[in-house]
Amino acid sequence: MGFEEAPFDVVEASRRVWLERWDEPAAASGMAVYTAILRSYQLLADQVNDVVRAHDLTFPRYEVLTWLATDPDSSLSLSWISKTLRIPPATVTNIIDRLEDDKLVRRVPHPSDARTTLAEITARGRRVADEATEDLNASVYERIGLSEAKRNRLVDLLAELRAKGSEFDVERSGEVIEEVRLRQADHRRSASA
Amino acid sequence: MGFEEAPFDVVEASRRVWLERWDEPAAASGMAVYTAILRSYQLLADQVNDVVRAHDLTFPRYEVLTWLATDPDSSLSLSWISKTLRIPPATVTNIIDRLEDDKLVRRVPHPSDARTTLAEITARGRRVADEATEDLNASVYERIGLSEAKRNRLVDLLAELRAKGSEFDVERSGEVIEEVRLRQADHRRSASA
DNA sequence: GACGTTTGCTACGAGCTCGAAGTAATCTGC
DNA sequence: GCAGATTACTTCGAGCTCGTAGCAAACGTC
Repeated sequence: MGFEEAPFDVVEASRRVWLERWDEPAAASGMAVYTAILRSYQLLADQVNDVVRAHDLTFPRYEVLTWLATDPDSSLSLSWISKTLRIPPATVTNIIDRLEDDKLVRRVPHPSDARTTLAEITARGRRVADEATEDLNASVYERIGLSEAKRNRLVDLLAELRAKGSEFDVERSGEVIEEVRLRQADHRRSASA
Repeated sequence: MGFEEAPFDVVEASRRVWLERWDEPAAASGMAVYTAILRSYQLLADQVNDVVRAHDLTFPRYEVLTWLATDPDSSLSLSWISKTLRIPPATVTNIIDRLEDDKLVRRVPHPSDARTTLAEITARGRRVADEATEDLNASVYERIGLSEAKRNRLVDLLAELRAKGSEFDVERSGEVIEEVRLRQADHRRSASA
């Protein structure tokens, strides 16, 4: 799948070098954490990229498309996308340009604030998003080599790491997510009525 | 440090959407694992990049330089670098070009195989590598917000994930690392003799 | 209601990544 | 000892990221 086995575990090898050379256990373990995350990221990103590329997407384009597909209004402002997916504004512009070229998304002016523009998913975009997600689920996500219990432990440890590094607003996160879910539930109820 | 807090935890929010929409727990947990790794990677990479940039390096350049700095011969073949650091050959060429421009590394022909060229670290390169590492240790690695016990648990879980995804040769990894350490120990002994 | 500040987006450009094709050296099988 | 395959590296070019600068709309203050 686009990569070869390395001859040995680079994380473990570096950790030993660090312990011997820098004599500060916290530096060695921190380096190991970063290197392990980097390598794991590369391993999974390779697989994910292969899948989304088969649907004529890149991962950032797929990510944006998926958030649009699950939004009750089918549209999000470019600045919201930039903030929550942590993509610089100039990059968001480029991503939406490409998605628009492929007719998966449409730019729409914001009804009350003329400064902001919304990206709205098209029917075609929704179809592509769903197909890509099913493929990703089956080809990558369900095949990660860890038991359900270990996946949860891993996600929890990374959540703590991110929270301590203030990657997201820990205080408000829970309620914001609840708000969003309520809006979605409302939307589904009224759509099926 | 170059990023703002997101309004909520994207990993947790996506996990809930997945559970409701795709009804396959393994897909939801796998997606959460990938997203958590991606976000953690971005969080730490931002910090790491800020530090190495202050030393006029990019992370891949720093990584190569560090491996050269700890090598007993102070030199590695470009193909070895490509394989073990998982960097495509064309990218290695570019990295070594830039390091050579900055006089941190020198290209040297391989003594017995005219096809392969070695990258050899210069005195200046060694100094830059050490300074950057001290800075990274103090500014990033020692400050990761997890206890020593949790760092170890995290690194172990990621090692299992990588091993199951055959990121490295599990069978041989241990002995290869031992070999390298013996060579390094030998080298130090003879250097101080 | 005018003025300075903030916010949201886009245009531009420099820099990086990496697939594909090309060149040169080496190895393999006969 | 030679033809064909393999290995190592480089060149080229397309595509992506993202910092910077710019513009327009909206907001806050007086």
